[in-house]
Amino acid sequence: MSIANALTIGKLAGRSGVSVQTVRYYERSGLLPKPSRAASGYRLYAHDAIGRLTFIKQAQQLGFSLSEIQDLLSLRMQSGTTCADVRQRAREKIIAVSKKIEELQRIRSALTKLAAACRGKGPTAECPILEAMESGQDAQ
Amino acid sequence: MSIANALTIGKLAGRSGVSVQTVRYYERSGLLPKPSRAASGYRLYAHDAIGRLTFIKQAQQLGFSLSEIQDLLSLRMQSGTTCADVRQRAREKIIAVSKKIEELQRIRSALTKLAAACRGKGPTAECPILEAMESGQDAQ
DNA sequence: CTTGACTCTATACCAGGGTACAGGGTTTAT
DNA sequence: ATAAACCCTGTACCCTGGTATAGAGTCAAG
Repeated sequence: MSIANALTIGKLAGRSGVSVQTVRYYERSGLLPKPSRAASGYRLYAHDAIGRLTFIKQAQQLGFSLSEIQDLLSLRMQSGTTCADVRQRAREKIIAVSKKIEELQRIRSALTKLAAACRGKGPTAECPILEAMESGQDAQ
Repeated sequence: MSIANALTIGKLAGRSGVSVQTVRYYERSGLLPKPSRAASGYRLYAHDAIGRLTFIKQAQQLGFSLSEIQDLLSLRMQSGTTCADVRQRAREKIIAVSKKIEELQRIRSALTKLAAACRGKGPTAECPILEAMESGQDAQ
């Protein structure tokens, strides 16, 4: 109930690097829990909402859709879910995330090859990143 | 040339796992080079277009927009670009990709912690993945 | 030589993820 | 005590990344 250091939506938005409308949009979409309200009707956020917004933004840039992010955020015991359920879902996410990591590593490796090949006669006329990826199938 | 084993748009789409309309959409967007045409006007693709489409799909799932993908694919020497330019752009991409990898590794680590914490008393009522990611923050 | 599966262009539509008013109340600084 | 700077709800709009449909031509098998 410590409303003392609560954030208004504008401050939350400013500190998280998103717009006020986006915060409200996320609330509507169920990504952010409905915050408490001041007598005036103003939304009041606890400090940790910043972390949640930051996580959402990051996950988005990593190719997760908002509904996948919601799925990640809701990994917890709730009525009807057992601990084994949560563990199982977490494991599935781990596998999916690992796959992304591996694909990014292949892209990085291709870029590294490209940068290296550039000394000398320079990259080929065709598409060097695709060539680099085909020639060096890394661990997958 | 190798028009013998050229692919029609339908075969290309089928083997790449995208729809025919999507292939045409990518062409319109500049992601796929304009293919040669048969006398009938049918598009004829070389075999390597499959790799390009596959790359586009993968990169998308890793959070790259179509224009970023185009940027990646066009990393090559062209009229007016020097080898040093290409190297510089490649290095910037490597940094961006590395950042994504690190963020995914943090998420994976959080998921691993979550799965591990599940034995025993089970995950907390709040948001375990955020708690696992934030090593020290206030609680709501 | 026709029928079905394919292709073409062009246009319209759709969902996701926001962004921008409009019309109104609230808080705060002067 | 009033203006600037917030906040509220609601609705409309926008961009990206496609999908769907229409109307017409092409190819391959029987």
